Amino acid sequence: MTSSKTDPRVLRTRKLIMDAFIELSGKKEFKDITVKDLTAEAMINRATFYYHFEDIYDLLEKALSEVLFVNLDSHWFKGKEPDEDSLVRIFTAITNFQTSLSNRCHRGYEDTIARIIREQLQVIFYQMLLTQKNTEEDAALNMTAVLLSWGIYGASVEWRRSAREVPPEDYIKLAIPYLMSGLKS
Amino acid sequence: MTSSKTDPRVLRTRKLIMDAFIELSGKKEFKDITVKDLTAEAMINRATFYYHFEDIYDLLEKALSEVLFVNLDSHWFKGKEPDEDSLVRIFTAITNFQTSLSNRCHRGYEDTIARIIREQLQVIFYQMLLTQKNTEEDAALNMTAVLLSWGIYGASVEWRRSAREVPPEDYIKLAIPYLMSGLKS
DNA sequence: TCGGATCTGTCGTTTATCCGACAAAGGGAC
DNA sequence: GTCCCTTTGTCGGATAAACGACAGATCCGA
Repeated sequence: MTSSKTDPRVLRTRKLIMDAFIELSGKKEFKDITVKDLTAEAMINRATFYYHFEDIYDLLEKALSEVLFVNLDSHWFKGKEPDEDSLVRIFTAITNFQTSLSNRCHRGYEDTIARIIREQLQVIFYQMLLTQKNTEEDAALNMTAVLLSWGIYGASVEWRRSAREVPPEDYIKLAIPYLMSGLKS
Repeated sequence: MTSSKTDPRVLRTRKLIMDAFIELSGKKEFKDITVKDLTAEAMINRATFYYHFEDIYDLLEKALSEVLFVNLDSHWFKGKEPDEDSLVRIFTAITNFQTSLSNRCHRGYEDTIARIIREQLQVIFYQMLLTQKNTEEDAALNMTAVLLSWGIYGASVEWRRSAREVPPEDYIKLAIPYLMSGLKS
């Protein structure tokens, strides 16, 4: 398909680094994690880290994207339309994701994390929209994806701010009818 | 000390293989584990396996030695005399080890496993005996270590055969007085 | 403000690992 | 028995990862 088969050593090393990052994130704050720490935990050489990532912020970005990607189970959404069911699943996935993140002390990087989540959502929404519209409206689809990603993300912020009194699926269902009527036009 | 520092890749790869072996041992019998299975689980190339081990029996041997070594906490015994406390600890360690092994379905390789355990015990007893005797009696010490390793191992076989009605520490304590009186001469 | 220490990125060289292919040996199914 | 398929070891050539050294950045206590 896409791939000219990436070297297994690369996949393995990336996984080792990611796992080490997750592990260390549980022990100390992001700002206190050094590349040396990471590579020691991952059992790889420091130079090898720079072979795969620009710096530790690049790692943060890619690691979060990957975790979020798995949480969102992107394959499941590919080819689906953005119906109520999909939106509920996406919303609960990212609220779960953020809840698990808040245990991990990434204070001071909320902005970065938020951006990563929105970018990931945007990609997924764009792919979903592609299945029901033709590609000539590309710019419009992209814009819609942007709006949806910000909207859903914002809803998750508000949900957390509301002290999580309502289950996320109930919370998002309130807004969905309005969204859906617009999307079908 | 000893080392001209083995390459970290070697240590990492060995660990990956060992872990994969432990993992697979829980799922299927030893005879059904292929090198291909192992290397897939370990995320390494099949050729790399043969770089580290002669074949899968070689792996069995080294993996068991390592697990047993950890169980026996060899560092703890180094420099100790073979007193009652040490013997009880060793005996309970290997009975624990074998109990955990019996969950892992290595049927058909009891002989190999038994040999590995005895060899490991022999090394440990020899080191312990060295601390109280001088090296001129080397052959005698070695012979004593052999006897002790077979004796303790045999006791563990009998203990398991007795349906484990008595706690291992009580079981071995029955025999120890006779051993000790002999050892001190 | 200075100095020591640690961390960061980068480089050229060496080495462990990957790949793909190979012959040989086993193990079912028929 | 004969096929077919999988596993086993082994090889030479390609490549990712390790090493150790380096200059510059950053931090922190004196």
